[in-house]
Amino acid sequence: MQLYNTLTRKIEPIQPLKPPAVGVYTCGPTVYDYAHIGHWFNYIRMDLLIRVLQINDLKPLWVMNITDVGHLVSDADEGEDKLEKGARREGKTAWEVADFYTKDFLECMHHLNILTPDHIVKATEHIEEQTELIKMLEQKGYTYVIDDGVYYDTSKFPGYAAFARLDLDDQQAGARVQYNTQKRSASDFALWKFSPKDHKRDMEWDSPWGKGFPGWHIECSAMSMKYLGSTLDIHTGGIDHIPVHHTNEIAQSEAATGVRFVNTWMHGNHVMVNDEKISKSLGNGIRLQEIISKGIPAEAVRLHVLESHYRSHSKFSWESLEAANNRLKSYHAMADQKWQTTDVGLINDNDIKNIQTAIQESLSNDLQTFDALRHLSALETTIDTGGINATSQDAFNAFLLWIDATLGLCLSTGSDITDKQKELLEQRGVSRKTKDWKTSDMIRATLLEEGIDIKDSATQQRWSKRF
RNA sequence: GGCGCUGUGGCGGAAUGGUAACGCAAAGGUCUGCAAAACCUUUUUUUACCGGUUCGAGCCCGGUCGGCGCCUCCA
Repeated sequence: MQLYNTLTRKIEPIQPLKPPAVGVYTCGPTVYDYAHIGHWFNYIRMDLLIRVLQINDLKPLWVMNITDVGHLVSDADEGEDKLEKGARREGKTAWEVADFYTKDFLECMHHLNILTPDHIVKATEHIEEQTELIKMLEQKGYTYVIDDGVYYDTSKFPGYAAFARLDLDDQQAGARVQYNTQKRSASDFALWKFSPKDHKRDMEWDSPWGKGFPGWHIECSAMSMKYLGSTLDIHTGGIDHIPVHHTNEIAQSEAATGVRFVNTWMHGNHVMVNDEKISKSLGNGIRLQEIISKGIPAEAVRLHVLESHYRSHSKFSWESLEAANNRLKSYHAMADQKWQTTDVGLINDNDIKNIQTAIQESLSNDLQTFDALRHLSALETTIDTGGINATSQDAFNAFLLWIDATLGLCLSTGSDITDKQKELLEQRGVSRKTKDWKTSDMIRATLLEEGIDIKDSATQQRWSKRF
């Protein structure tokens, strides 16, 4: 299996340190607000990575963090913790805010059929691991203390800017934001922030440096290494994390351990809505709830995500989501054919096996999901034309189960029509032969009311269920 | 200001330099008792524009115009 590695900017084979185990760490949400469609695009892509590792006989151990403390808002003069700010906005404590949005996030993950990570780890439950890591960095001389916190001295880490391929000097020339002048360099970042003197935070802990809370970056280093060891096989996140968050993670982790932090970095690109980045200020962050309330299933969102490559600048629009939903409907109609095989069906075991192989190859080559769907659509068209041979019913059923496990769709979950409905269908067949169109149309209308669509082919009636 | 990405048909979205996948949508046709489906055709000689390299360019090079991202928190 191959994957594009941001570290080398090349597509490389995945070579786990301890196969078949593969350690995967995903930067999870900061739980101060609802997640939007852009987040879901990327979590679905990470979920897909896990599933594709599995079909390649690997055993991923998936860790995802929940940032529930320490993530600062952008305004330099304010520099407030997003959780504390959210709490003030909603008249709750930071703990309540974190709890609420964490639950909402996990619920949406379930709706989208995203696999549950083996470990979902919260920053607030790993304060000790984080302070231990800071201590280690302090002992090795990578830190310094100024009035608002303990900072990491990026100048002590050679090649700090290499991962993101940044030219720090040039960037500073045009920096848009003033930084704390006590910092030795603009790229230095907080490991531990002190609680403000004028008011009490909801979330704060004692530390060797004083009462306060951890910086945002340190949590991912501390928790990923706790659960997956000093070197991770794969680390994933959004593309925006490359220049700051992941660069800082590498600096902290490698300075502390002296070994390589991550072998393969996978980054999902941003999703554009109306050709603009999704942001709070533009108000274009569509929530999953909004999609579901319009009667579009979460499964269609997933299919929409699979239609583009994770490294491309994908676009989201209601129109393209509708297109994905229509495509999904035709896939479900195909799946319903598993109850309607015939002796003259053209599709056989071999065809099914070939399609499965082709899909696996596409996915294993840097997650070419769009190509996998191309193969699936080709099968769908052929089945629509030729039907499935009765001898291949089991093979087709197994294929649907495999597709669901691999792509996270729900094609195998459909049920057969009832005996009564089968009887009606048979009656309709008889009335069609005798050209009793009135009865035939009446039965079709009855079944349609029960959510069953009928299509007449030259040799048989085919049904598909609304879902 | 610096760094980087990008521009493919109505929409979405692929394409080691070799003659533009696939999905969705619309229109016409074949088929059909009707409807749907399926199939064929059209929208679609064409990859923002100009020039260059090449036997050959959507892919490489230069320029022009447009879009986007990062440098500040971000999936």
